[in-house]
Amino acid sequence: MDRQANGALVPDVTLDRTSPVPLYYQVATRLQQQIEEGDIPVGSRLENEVELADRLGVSRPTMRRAISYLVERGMLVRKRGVGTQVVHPKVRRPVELTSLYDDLLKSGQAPRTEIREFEVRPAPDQIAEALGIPFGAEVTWIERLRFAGDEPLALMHNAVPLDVLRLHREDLERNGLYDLLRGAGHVPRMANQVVGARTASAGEARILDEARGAPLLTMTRTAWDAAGKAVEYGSHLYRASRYSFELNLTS
Amino acid sequence: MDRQANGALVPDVTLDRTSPVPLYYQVATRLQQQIEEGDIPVGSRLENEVELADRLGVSRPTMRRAISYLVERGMLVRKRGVGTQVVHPKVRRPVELTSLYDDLLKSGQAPRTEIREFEVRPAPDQIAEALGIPFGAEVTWIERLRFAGDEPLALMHNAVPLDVLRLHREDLERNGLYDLLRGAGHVPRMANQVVGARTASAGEARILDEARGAPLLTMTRTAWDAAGKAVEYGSHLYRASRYSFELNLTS
DNA sequence: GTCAATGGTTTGTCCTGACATATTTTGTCA
DNA sequence: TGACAAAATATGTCAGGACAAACCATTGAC
Repeated sequence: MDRQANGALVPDVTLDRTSPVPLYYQVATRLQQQIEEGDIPVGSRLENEVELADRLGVSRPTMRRAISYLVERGMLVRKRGVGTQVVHPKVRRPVELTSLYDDLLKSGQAPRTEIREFEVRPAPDQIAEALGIPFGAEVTWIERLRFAGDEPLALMHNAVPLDVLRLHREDLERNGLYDLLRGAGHVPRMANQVVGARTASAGEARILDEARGAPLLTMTRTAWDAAGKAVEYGSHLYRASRYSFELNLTS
Repeated sequence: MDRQANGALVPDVTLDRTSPVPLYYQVATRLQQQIEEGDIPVGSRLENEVELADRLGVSRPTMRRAISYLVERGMLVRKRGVGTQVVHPKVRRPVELTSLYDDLLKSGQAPRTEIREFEVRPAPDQIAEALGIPFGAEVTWIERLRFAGDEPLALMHNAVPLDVLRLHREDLERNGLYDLLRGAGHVPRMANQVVGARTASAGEARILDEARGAPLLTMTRTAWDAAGKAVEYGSHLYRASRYSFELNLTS
């Protein structure tokens, strides 16, 4: 906008054509940086595609692909006949598939996990159905208690089919379940979650250090990998006083 | 796969080049139909892009765009050097931005809404901040009680900035809030939600026909339109015994 | 018999060029 | 001055070609 038309002020051409990183992605990353650093102010219109492509020395399809990438991520809005605008940076990330372990790591709290149960056994019918495996097929069944600092936060039950991953107790003590799944090549890509609430039973209350009847958040989830294979079933209980789900949605 | 190599069995070439509907979209829709009707079985590999493009009489970029569209929707998976596969139809839809009203309509229950409060007033500071409007700016403030059949289901509080939509009580009695927003051209596109749980106070319990101390699901949300303008703030209470959130996530 | 090289298949990236369409601005005429 | 028409500007769509990179299976050597 307020730049010279001759393009003299463009020293930051950091595109590397020998790099294995796709050009369109390099362009998109560069644009994203400029937006996040306020170089391109929120609400302002970008230069048009053709000029941008010219200035960066890429073709228009490549430029369009970079812009499309940011449009999909909710960072830019395009209007035909008008131009491309930077939207409010408040909502950026779409819903991500993460685990509680990841969430805690991100927020800087040290997660600790106590494994209370660990066995291979036939899956209960309800879980077998959720996983889409034959009734009676064997799964690794886990009960874990997760702490944030010294306080218990969640009581988690998981079932992992044996042909997906042969779990070991010591791995689970060091890593989150999702890390292990990813490491085994079964990257969770889709999941169906149901979030509800109920009150704690006496046993649950004791384990979670809550009063009996305290409100708990419940979450049951089935996760699939890219090929559509079910990789995990989970049924978790969270202390409502210490935890809530945050979701960023895009339509 | 089991089709003749000469391509004799392709009577359904229904592409219309004079139509204003983009070619790639026509191709994608056609593919989607064939997948949903089982014409192209789940798990099977598609023909390669070049052949498909040839057979349909479109260029490879157009074919790729059609396939990409379905990949983004989670219907297909591409692997370089391997091919394109139809994924399990169980998880298809990404997270959608809906309201409780829509949810109830879909599940076939008749929703009814009782408006308990309706006024224009300055936004409380916390809500003004969530909406990104100046402190003290006026909003339409609503308290509604939603029923499924005869039973109360949720107690909902909403705030809508005046410059987004001038609400009328009678509109709200007939339509969901999101329909009204969409009708006014402020299509909600992004939202940030926090889902938690707590126990009902005496007053809330009375309104929702629950016992005091019953578990409630809480949800607070801010929604923005495509331009990044905040269009709605909501703080809702659901009876945990009657309602839960279902989410489909994709990474 | 096992492991490494090789070649074919398929998707991924990038280019040039052209035309279509929506929107806003400008210009002209009544 | 007002309304309508034309032009300028921007994104949207589509074609055709070229090369790169990943994957798989087969072949070959040890």
